[in-house]
Amino acid sequence: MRSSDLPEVKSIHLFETMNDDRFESLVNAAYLQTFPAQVDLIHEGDPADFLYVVLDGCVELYAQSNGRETTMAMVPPVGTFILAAVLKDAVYLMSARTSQQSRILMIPSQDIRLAFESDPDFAKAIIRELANCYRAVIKEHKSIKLRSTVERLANRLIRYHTDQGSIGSVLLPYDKRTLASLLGMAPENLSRAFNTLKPYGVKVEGATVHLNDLSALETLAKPNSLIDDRTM
Amino acid sequence: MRSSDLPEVKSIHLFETMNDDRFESLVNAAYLQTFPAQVDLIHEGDPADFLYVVLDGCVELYAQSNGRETTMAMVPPVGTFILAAVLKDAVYLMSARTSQQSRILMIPSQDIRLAFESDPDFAKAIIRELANCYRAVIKEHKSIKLRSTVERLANRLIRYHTDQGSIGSVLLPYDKRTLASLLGMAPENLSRAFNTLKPYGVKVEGATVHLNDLSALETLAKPNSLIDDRTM
DNA sequence: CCTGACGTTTGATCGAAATCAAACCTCAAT
DNA sequence: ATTGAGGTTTGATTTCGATCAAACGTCAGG
Repeated sequence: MRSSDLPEVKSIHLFETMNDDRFESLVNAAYLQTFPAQVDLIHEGDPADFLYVVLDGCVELYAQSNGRETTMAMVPPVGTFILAAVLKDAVYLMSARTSQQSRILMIPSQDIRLAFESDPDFAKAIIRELANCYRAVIKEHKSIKLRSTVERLANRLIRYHTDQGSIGSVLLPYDKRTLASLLGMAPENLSRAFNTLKPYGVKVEGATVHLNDLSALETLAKPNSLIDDRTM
Repeated sequence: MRSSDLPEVKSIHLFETMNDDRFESLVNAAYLQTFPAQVDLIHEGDPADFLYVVLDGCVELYAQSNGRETTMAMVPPVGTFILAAVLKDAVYLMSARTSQQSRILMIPSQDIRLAFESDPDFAKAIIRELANCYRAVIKEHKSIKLRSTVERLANRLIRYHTDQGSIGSVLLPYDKRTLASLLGMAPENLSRAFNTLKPYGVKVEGATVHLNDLSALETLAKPNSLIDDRTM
């Protein structure tokens, strides 16, 4: 990998407290590769051979059962995925595909396990990361069990709005089909949910969504920090 | 706490690799208490002051938003809950109440954090435990996004059947209202889901459910180890 | 500029699950 | 035995979201 990428990877929470030498040997054993969009990286049920780090692009985690499919999460740069399977030396519970052209770092899972066995600081970082991942899924699960489709969309828009600097409009980070699946609804219903939000100042223009009456939208969405706030 | 309880607590995956002295000082600082049924132990949003260990009885984890409420998980003996909040020194994302009379060990979260900072073996055990919790929630999330209510019930019955020794019948571990909430449906619909399963050999007798045609039930349920198998 | 593919939207309909309401058990307390 | 409370079931109805089908937009490639 390019040495210019090193600081970027090192800046991930997971690695930043790691001893420099150890970090370098970990990364030296890793593979860096650029994939086109819509390439399957891993498939659920396969043994966890690598920990993945998204350096550029975006990766979709999804799951299948019974002929149905659903998007579980989107991983933007710089994020890791499938950490739990790697640590447990178990099979993946989710599949992953690139949603755009993506630069991906693949670290052999054996190296990860060796590193956390021998480096207490790395173990602590893993604990922090895992606890965050756990709480993120809990929040997703609460969202789907406690909210209607329209409420889930409204809160998601508010989240993106905050993420993107509260400028009164939002650029949807992925296509609507994927967003629908992530929110647990059919694409047709996402479209209808947007219509339902029209009276609350939500105006869709392609991938741009204008939020012209945030307080009305919040009244409907009833955002809840214990579901929507990803910093806690 | 009674010294007779020590081995029981020590047998939890989380503690079994821990140095004995350290374990004893951890437990000495803890509180052991017996609560009647339906007592609220913690409430979502509160700071995580304790890690909880269920020694006897059973605890329901639940969440609320917007006037709605849902059961997130049931914690039987000997299990812990709210580990992630404790590690992060964050607020609880879920509330907890006893579902029967329960004996609960409460370990101050500061002691837990000190222990994992200074004991690499304990840190490793925490990683294992957290990874398991994470994967358990992922499975729940897959279940609710990929399956209908009837399928969720069918698979849950098969799981309990296996847990209880595959004797042709199942004793529901909690009341049907709670089971319904755990499975993400209204109590009325749980009752109807049982009726739907009647042609597949499912016969309800109070809290006992007879599974008279397991292969038919499995044909309908289409169990998937990546959702239903809790050992992986 | 045209074409066709693909994502999105709209309309119509269907089906699953929620809700409302009432009846019905079960069982503990009197 | 009787009462009453809480859990469960059944029935009727409504609502939400899924599905099916077709139209529409957008945009890259010819």
